[in-house]
Amino acid sequence: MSLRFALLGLLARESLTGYDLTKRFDSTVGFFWSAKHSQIYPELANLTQEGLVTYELVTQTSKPNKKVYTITEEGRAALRAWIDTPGDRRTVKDPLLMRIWVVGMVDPNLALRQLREVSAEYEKRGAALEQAELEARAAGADRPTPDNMGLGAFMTLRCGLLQHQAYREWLNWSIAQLERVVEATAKAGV
Amino acid sequence: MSLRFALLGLLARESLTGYDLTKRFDSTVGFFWSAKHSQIYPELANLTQEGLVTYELVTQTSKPNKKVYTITEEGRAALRAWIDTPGDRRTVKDPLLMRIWVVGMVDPNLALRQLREVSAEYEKRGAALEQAELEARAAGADRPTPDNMGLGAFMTLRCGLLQHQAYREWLNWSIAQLERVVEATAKAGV
DNA sequence: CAGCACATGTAATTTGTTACATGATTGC
DNA sequence: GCAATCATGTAACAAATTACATGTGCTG
Repeated sequence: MSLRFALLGLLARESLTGYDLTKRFDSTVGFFWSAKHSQIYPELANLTQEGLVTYELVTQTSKPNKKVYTITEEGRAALRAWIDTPGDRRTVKDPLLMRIWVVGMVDPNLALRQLREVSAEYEKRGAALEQAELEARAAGADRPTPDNMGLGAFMTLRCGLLQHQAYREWLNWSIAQLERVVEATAKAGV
Repeated sequence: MSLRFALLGLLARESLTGYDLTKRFDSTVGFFWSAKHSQIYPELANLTQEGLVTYELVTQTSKPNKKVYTITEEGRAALRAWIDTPGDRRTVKDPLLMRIWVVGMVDPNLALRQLREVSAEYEKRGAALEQAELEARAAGADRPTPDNMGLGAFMTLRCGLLQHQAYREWLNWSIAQLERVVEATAKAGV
């Protein structure tokens, strides 16, 4: 039930198309929410019908036409009401950790391959996040003042960064652990 | 599709009932996987039918009877095959962060209430995690040797701990940020 | 000329949640 | 006596993924 609020939340900052929203969900806010376009478009239709958003059809020549969605006053009210609602808890599904859980019963090299793959992704994405934080600070988004509309985005970005760092740290530590296991196995095998 | 592998993974370490599995999913492995009993029981039935697990019916007098599930050799093989499968990525849904994202448009006190509530939970759970890590170390689960069957569980626990610490750190920082906003608002309001 | 970015949608299927259903024992 | 723990299941509903469907223009 909170996809609608995620959409309203994103639209509360800026008007966007369904396509833009989809991109947000797998980049900027991807670390705390995600959704595919096939889920987003129907929900936008619902929100429109309920009057929580409106859209303007923008005709384009060199690209497909698009619908730019804007949150309405009712939409903002609904969002505000939701904020003060007893919070559903965070959920995580991490198949990598599930694989690590059973690492004792498989060739540690298999797990290592997966860890290294994920690690490479995280290194890349980590750099992008750090860059984003610097830019946000430069833009003054970190000022804790009531007029600073960018503070919320900055705070979530900061959370993403800390989480990301912790995960990277763990990845590196894990890789080192399993490398030692592999070494020990090689020695015993000879 | 990976609930089945999560179940097989848990059963690879020890034989458990559906009820036990449910508890694991909202405590020990809860930070990287979760499922309700209504999803678990039918999946156990499927796994039984496919021969990946078997169960033994244990009759009890002072408690309801139970089915203790054990992974089969085929089950272990299926799990091993899955480990080396191209990994689905981690997904997160965090309604708290969604609320923070839009904090600029609401009374920061509302957000503060939510943050403090979550913070209290995290402090409590953090202590439990730290305790668990100490015990695991004492039991030698941290040795990176091929014979150490507990290493996988220790590694995931460590990940949980690091993630948890990062989140707590962020919660405290966030609370401080919003307190400053509230102060600034009070000053301006007078 | 192949593949990607843009852009929006629907249909089929799989996952996951909430609610319904039952029932004994133990601790407060 | 009332709530919690133990224990297993089904049914109804909501949420999410994968696949189907279409079409232009730019870039390598």
